[in-house]
Amino acid sequence: MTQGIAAEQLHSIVTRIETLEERKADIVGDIRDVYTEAKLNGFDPKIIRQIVRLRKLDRAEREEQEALLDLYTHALGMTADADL
Amino acid sequence: MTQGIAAEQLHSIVTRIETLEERKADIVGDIRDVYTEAKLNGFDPKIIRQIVRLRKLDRAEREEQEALLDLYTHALGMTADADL
Amino acid sequence: MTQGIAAEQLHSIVTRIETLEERKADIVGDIRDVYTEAKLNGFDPKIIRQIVRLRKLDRAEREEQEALLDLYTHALGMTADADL
Amino acid sequence: MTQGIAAEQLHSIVTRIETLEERKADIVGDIRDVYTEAKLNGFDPKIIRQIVRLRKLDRAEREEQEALLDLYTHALGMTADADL
DNA sequence: TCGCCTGATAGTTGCC
DNA sequence: GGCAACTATCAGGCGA
Repeated sequence: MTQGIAAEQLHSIVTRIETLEERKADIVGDIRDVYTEAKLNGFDPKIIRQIVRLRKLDRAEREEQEALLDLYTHALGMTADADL
Repeated sequence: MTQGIAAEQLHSIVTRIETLEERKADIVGDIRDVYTEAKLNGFDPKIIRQIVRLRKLDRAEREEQEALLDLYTHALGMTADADL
Repeated sequence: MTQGIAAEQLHSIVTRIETLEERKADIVGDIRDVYTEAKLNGFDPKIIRQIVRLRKLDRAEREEQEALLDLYTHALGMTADADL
Repeated sequence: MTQGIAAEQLHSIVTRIETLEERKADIVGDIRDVYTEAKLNGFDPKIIRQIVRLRKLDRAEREEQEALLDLYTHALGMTADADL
């Protein structure tokens, strides 16, 4: 029955991927809709994209800063959850 | 107050896009997880990907066929909703 | 003389790309001409495009099928050039 | 026989387009090869692309300048081929 | 003829 | 570190 089980597993895998991809496609469509709406309200989609990109960079940078801070505090034994 | 309204709109737009992108990233992560799980169960991800791609291609072709048929029927004035 | 050689190489590269792009642009023009001619002969360019697209999709699918078959046979160690 | 002739024409059109597209694809491949070669020789493809783009802009600009010059000279009756 | 929209292309990121 | 998949951008084609 190994064959049958494998086939079943394979089918499950493929199906799950397809479902997820479908949901992804939906979301991409939603994003496009927001850009379209933005355009209709007089906002330049290109600039909106830049803003989104910049904010993402900011977030990444902030997280890096925090990670660095964490690293230092841990190294100095200043962490709250250390050595309990 | 136009300025304020515009700023508000802009903020709404950017926020909504960011939320959607977050959800998209989650789904991409889920897809990756399924591939990882597949690999752990002995399935070659490369083959899985090809299967998914092929099934997608099948769907695309089916849709193209229908679109073509539509195009022909419309071109020939055979459309059901014509001449009402 | 490394600088000089590099400059020469760079020039050769850029020139070759430009020549190829020019040829590409010519071909794109030729394709457009065929569509124009088709239109003059009463064929709807839209339908022609769809036919071309569909035939391309057919080819793609055929190739995908073969690639998949290849992948399976290789995965199962059934390849002719194995174990020599 | 109109049907037959039309079918023949259609086939000719589609075939010609496909041949041209094939040639186009070949050239695109050649261009990619040049970029690959450039990379192997230590040139950054990104920069090469910028150079190509800039030179194209330059050419466009030069052509515009010439067109403008033409316009003026014609307007002033200074063109060599006028009034023959 | 202009604006939109789809398809082609260039750039980026993640995997091997 | 190179390569391939994916994403974002851009240009050409279509419809109003």
